[in-house]
Amino acid sequence: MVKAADRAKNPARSSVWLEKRAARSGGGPAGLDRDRIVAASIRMLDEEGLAKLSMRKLATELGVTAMSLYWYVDTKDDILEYAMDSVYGEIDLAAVDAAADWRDRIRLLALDYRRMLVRHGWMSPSAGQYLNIGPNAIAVGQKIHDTVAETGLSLDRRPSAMSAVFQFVYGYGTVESQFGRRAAEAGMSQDEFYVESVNAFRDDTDLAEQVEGLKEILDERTSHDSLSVIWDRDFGYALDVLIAGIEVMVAREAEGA
Amino acid sequence: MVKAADRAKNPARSSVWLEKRAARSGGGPAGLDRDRIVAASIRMLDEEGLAKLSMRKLATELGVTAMSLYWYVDTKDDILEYAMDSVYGEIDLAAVDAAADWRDRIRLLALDYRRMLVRHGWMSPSAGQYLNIGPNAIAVGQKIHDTVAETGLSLDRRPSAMSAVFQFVYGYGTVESQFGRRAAEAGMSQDEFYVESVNAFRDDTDLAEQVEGLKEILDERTSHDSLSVIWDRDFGYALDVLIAGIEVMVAREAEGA
DNA sequence: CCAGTTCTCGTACACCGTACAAGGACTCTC
DNA sequence: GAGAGTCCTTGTACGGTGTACGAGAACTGG
Repeated sequence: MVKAADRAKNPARSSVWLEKRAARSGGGPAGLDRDRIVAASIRMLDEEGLAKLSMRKLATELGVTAMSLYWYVDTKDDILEYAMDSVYGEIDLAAVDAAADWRDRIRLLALDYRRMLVRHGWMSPSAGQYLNIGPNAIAVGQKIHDTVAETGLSLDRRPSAMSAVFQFVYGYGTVESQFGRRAAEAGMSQDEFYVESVNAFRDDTDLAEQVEGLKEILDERTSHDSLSVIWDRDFGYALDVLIAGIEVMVAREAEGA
Repeated sequence: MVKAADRAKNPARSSVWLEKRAARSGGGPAGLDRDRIVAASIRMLDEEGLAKLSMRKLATELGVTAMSLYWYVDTKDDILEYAMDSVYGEIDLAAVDAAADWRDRIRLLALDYRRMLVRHGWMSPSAGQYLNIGPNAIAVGQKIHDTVAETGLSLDRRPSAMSAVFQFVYGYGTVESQFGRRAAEAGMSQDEFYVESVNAFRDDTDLAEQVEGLKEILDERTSHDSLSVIWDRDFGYALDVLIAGIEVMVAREAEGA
């Protein structure tokens, strides 16, 4: 095991995954176990949020002292990395294979990824902070890679197409999930929270003056549909844009060749 | 002023910007000032990173006690919101107006936004966590909105096009800046850090087996060009995809009408 | 039963954000 | 110049945080 203080110095140790470490298993008095720790941390993260998770609380939840956890894990960050990879595993890669063509595959992957980010509001901040190179995250990355390869896009264009789609999904999922988190913290539904926010916004004359047109558009959109419908539709439209864009690039390459 | 404990309860107070508060100005013994505090915090954030910024250190930097800051600000979060909006102001909106057409405008906005995220590594995590509704952020948002309107896209498609482009930029900038941050923490250049990481990756047989093809592609790309060249090129290609996609959607709407 | 390993715990340290109340510094009025 | 009132700064304290360290409990194999 590696002390937390040593971790930062060596880039090869900047992630749990870049170091061979046997998963120390339970059998001790408390029946602890890395899997149990990670599962409990995911449950607590989903319920209470990233900011509220502490080693002491997690330990209490497991009927144990904070320091007991450090037998199975070097650092709080490690737990987050394990938790992250675990939820990457929720993306259903088998369902992706069943899709008809690369367009549907991209749509499925993107939707599943987005849903995962929204389901686990702590994922966006975490995914931005750590290297995402656990086995499940890598499997997802490879599936994305394979799918983009199917488009026929040339090799040196593929990484940009991958990031165009999936960095978008990350950004979209981040906004959506953080909005949901804030609503939940205020004890409201998303729609209620949205109305409250717009009202607070309207009361602030400085801000309101600055935007004029923008607010009416937002009002118009939300008067017809609930926020979750809007999230879904906008996301679908954006994927249309991305897929159309990839098709164009493929066609241009075909012409040029 | 509002106590930190009260902030969470009221959604109308979930941001500094949603509350009328005069900027309390200096004149006291220490010559403190909200602008000075925000400027100092940005400097420290850029140099030391988000995790290292504390009220006590920031105060020391300003030759003052931690509690003095609370005269000008309710909360540490407030400082971050002010700092965020301040760097949104670094995006050169006037330059965008000078561009020839909406394609160039989108490119300029996206590039400036990305550069800002990379320049200030603490922005990505912060922007994901707070509402971005300070005056400068709103101004950027409105410029994006106006630019997308120029494409001729119908009203209900615009938000999705906006997010397709700028959520992508956010995701891309996040990855790029966090990679840079990690490299800096390890005391290396980005290219050195990349090589080290790939080597550590290669040494891990479990991970290495899983990817096979992927690694060769990465090697091939980085053997020709430095990472910063690759970042730039991939970003440009991805914008090509997005712009092409928008053009297709505009054309489809024209046909349908 | 005993030795050795595996696991748990109590204590402690250095830090964090910030509530509260005392008091210094400046400004304005007479 | 004296006094009042406001503006600003500070010291102290509370309840948290991650985790280093060493003692000791529990379990395992001989």
